[in-house]
Amino acid sequence: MVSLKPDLETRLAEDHHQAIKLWLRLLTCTNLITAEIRTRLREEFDTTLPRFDLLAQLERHPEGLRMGELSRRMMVTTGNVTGITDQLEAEGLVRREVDLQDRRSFTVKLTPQGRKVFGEMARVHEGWVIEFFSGLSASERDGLFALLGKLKTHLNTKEAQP
Amino acid sequence: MVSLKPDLETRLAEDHHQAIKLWLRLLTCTNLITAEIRTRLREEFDTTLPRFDLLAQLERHPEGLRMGELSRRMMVTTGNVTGITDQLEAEGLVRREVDLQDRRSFTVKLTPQGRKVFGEMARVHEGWVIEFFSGLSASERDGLFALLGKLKTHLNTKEAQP
DNA sequence: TCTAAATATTTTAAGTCTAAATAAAAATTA
DNA sequence: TAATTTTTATTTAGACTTAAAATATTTAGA
Repeated sequence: MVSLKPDLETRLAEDHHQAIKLWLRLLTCTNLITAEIRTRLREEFDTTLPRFDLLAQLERHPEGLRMGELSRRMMVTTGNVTGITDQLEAEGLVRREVDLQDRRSFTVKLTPQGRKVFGEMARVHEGWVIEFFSGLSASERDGLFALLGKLKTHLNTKEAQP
Repeated sequence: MVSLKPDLETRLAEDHHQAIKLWLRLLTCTNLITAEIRTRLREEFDTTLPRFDLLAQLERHPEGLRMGELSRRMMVTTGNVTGITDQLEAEGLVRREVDLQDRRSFTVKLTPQGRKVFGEMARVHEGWVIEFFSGLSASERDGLFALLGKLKTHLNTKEAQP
């Protein structure tokens, strides 16, 4: 006969398998969205996701950000930020300002042109994101937001105490 | 006085902003987990995430997979799969088998050594993933899994009809 | 059959990313 | 103060990634 309540060992194995399935599904959703954003940014604005991300960080911080802070917020290495900033500076969208307090540091800011160019991209980008999540109702989006918030907190507290 | 029910325009703007916040949180969670897995794979097994991913796909398909199928499942280009397969083949973990039906194709399979090496990594990796999601209760994980499933379905159906 | 179109993989060029090494400046400590 | 450590940014080497072009083979159509 088929048992309605699997024994503990089986149940555990299923939980384990379930965690992997959950992780793969999370990864798939993120990959599908980033791939689509990447393609559209290239086709419509001839730019890349890392460039867009850096501009987005600066838009949120008109006072400017240091390289290390950009690196933390973008979750990439500082070496990576150096390269992307070089490009955007060459394109005239951002500029490094010397920090009088600390001569090792720069403060990176949007140029007026950078603010203008990013503004248009951000408007369109927001429409894309709304479109991607439009398959969920508002309350489902709230639920997803809350669950991811709890997950994020757990991940960050774990990191603090390895 | 403060209105309890914002007008339609404000409400819409908030929804928009909320979609962006949801997307950034989804991206952050995925980035935190992949970064941690990447670090641990390097430290404990001296390997990389793409290599692990390719082996994982083959483990699930003992009959072997063609390059194009690996590419679709891993969500990367076929050119990319060529390079990773080259490495793993040089390390003796996978092998290309000629397809007698279609001489353009290869079937990629795990070697016995590849199966052995991956088995140990997969066991440890599963423990990591369980750890990452242990901040959520079983029912919360079920809820997250379901919401992501709905999101994934929406993303895939959209892709089909651009 | 012969040709054109489609398919499967590899190659190429350019860009992105990480980890580790380096250089310079600041902060700490002896 | 001088020496040491830490912080900040850059550089370097190597792996990964994509998009597009090239190659080889199969399939479909005239």
